[in-house]
Amino acid sequence: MADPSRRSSSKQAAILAAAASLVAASGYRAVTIEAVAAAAGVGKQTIYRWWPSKPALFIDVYDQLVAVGAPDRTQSAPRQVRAILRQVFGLYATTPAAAILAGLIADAQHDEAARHALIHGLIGGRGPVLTQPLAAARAQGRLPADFEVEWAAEMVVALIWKRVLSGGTLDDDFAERIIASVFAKVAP
Amino acid sequence: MADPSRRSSSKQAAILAAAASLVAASGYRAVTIEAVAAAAGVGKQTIYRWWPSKPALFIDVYDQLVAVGAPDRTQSAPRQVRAILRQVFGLYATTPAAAILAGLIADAQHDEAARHALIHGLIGGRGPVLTQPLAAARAQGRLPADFEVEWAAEMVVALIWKRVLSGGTLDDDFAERIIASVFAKVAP
Amino acid sequence: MADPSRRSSSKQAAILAAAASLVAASGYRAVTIEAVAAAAGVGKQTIYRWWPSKPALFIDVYDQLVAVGAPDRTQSAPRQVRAILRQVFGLYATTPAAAILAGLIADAQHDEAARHALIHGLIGGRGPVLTQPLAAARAQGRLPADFEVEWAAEMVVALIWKRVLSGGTLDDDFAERIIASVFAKVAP
Amino acid sequence: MADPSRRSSSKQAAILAAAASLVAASGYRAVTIEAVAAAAGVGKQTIYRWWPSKPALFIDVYDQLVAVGAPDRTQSAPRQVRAILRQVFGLYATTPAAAILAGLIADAQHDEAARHALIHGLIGGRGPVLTQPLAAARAQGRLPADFEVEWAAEMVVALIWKRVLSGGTLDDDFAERIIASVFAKVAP
DNA sequence: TCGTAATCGAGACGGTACGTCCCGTCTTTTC
DNA sequence: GAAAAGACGGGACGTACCGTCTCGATTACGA
Repeated sequence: MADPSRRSSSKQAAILAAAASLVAASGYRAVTIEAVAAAAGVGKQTIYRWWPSKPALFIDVYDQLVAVGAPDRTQSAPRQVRAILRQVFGLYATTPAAAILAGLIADAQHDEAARHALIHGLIGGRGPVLTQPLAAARAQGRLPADFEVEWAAEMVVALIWKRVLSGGTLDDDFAERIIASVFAKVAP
Repeated sequence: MADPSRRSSSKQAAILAAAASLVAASGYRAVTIEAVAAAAGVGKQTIYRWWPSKPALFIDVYDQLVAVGAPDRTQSAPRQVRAILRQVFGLYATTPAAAILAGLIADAQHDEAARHALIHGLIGGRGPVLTQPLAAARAQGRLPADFEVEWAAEMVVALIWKRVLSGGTLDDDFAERIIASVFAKVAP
Repeated sequence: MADPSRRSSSKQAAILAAAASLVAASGYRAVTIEAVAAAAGVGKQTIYRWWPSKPALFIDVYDQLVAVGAPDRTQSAPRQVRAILRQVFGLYATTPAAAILAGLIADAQHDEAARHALIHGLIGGRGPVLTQPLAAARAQGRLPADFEVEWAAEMVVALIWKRVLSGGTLDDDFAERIIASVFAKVAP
Repeated sequence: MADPSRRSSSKQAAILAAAASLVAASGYRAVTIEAVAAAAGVGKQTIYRWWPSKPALFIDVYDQLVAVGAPDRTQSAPRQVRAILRQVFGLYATTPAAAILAGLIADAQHDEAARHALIHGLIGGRGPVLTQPLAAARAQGRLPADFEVEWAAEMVVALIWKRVLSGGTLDDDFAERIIASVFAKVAP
């Protein structure tokens, strides 16, 4: 991405909105940069000026759609995870975020930049939302000292990815199963 | 597909071998049908005659590479899962199977046929390798009656997919973590 | 063509009939050897065994369709030409011969064998039908001694080809114009 | 075709030149659009953007090669026709125009667009070069009032096509024969 | 009457060109 | 003089036939 300060924020917003709306209508793969440009009333080059590729653009689209707030730290760790999962599942149900995530994971398989951005942007950036509450709870003794925070986060991400990628449902039952598995040793 | 009895098995083998070797050399996405045909000394149409698309071809390539034998049923469930995981991780380390799996998952995001084949072929077909030992162990009382076999399988698949898709390592430590999480409630 | 004596004449007839009927239905170009074989209930190789190419086959089809009888030699040269033209135009109206001729001329532009067969078969073979009556009439003094028989034949062929190739009509008026031009110097 | 004002005239010229040169080297049929694109240093799509098909492209190539000037109107009609024929025969001898014409006539047999363009472009567009001088001469009384201009033009075209299509020579003798036949009734 | 060979249908095969799609860059035109 | 509009080189796609080749089933014939 180029210096964001040079971006016309109204055009940027129009591009991101057009991209999100096109994905919602046709799916990630079917959306071309050309179509986004046309829908946003913008030249193709304007998009390429700010984002080097389609995945880079859609990482920003995803970021805009999925803004997960930190959970209530006074609650138990499982409850905090439940809150996060419900928030995320809600966004996946009401926005094309899940389709974008699946598309980005797909693109990351052949696009090194997308892979890097995916891992360090989406995962690296969002990881703390999960790991910080868990680490805090462990520090406060509300989780066992040997609770493996990173592994717990990997399990959560893995299970969500798998359902997103294979078109499975993201419902409360799924959230409960995730929590049960992640905290299996904790609350017997 | 046409009548498979007329298929030249030597051509078929050459095509699958060429495809596997090209993926190993250049990655899934960079491999074109045309290149596979050239490498196999075959006309492009010969590939399209028997496989409708690139994912369909590579599902067969994957199937040929990853032939997982059933584990020793006399062992405990965790040990059987460990045996399966080691077998799979070994194949992923020595063949391009992991790259193919990642590419197939990516393709499945926009190719309905690939999605169907992926879910019903790779997963549906291989699922029993995992679920049957677990179900048998549960039936014999070696696992609790409420042990959720399908969920256990989903966890295993999810964790493997995630590492494959994000380029993580597939080592013994990972296998042990998977087993620990899947059997967390069983062996305290 | 291979030794015709080895041909099964019933199959040969079926092939020629199928070819003619397919041209009538779809035009020369759209007919493939494969379709002719299927329509004749014959293997593709059976056709290739006897005819080296599509043009070679259709020269035989044309030959079978267009069998022009010699005109009545007791009549005047223009009347004999008129008789020939009407006969030919009648066949072109009732059979796909015109489409075949046009297709053969087209094929002859890139297929040396077709060109040779066209010139020496269709033209060389049929030329005498026109030139012999004219030469005879000239020899008998019914045409001027300087009447150029070959040129007259070339004019007739040229005008017919042009109408056939450009989809023009082949009617009595056209025949009369041809005769008037060919015999312009003769009957003022 | 898209808005022609956006067409790059240098690319267009390169494409037409490459096409003409390839026909001269290999003949009409052997030239592929892909080869023209490569020889012109152009993407295949750039050709397909402006011309819908190979015949459409080569009609423009022909148009560029064969630019026949109007003859000297003060001369007699036969002299004007002679001037036109020599001009055309000269171009056929020095450029691949004859090969292109033959190829276009062949293509017109199965390509409706080519047929239309051939008849209304090449013939319709060039017809006046022949018919206007003849019509003018007739109007001025230098040709009989019943001289059939259209038929004369058809004869000329027919004879040229026939020689072009059958690989005959286009020399002065041929031109004189054409003139003699066309004006047979006029100059006894 | 049967076994063997020739024949032939059916269609798979290597190959070539097609015309389309979309990428990311470059050029022109418009405001 | 920025940016829309879109032309451009490039490359893969999946299709249609070509003319050759391979395979079995079906005959025809000599034992």
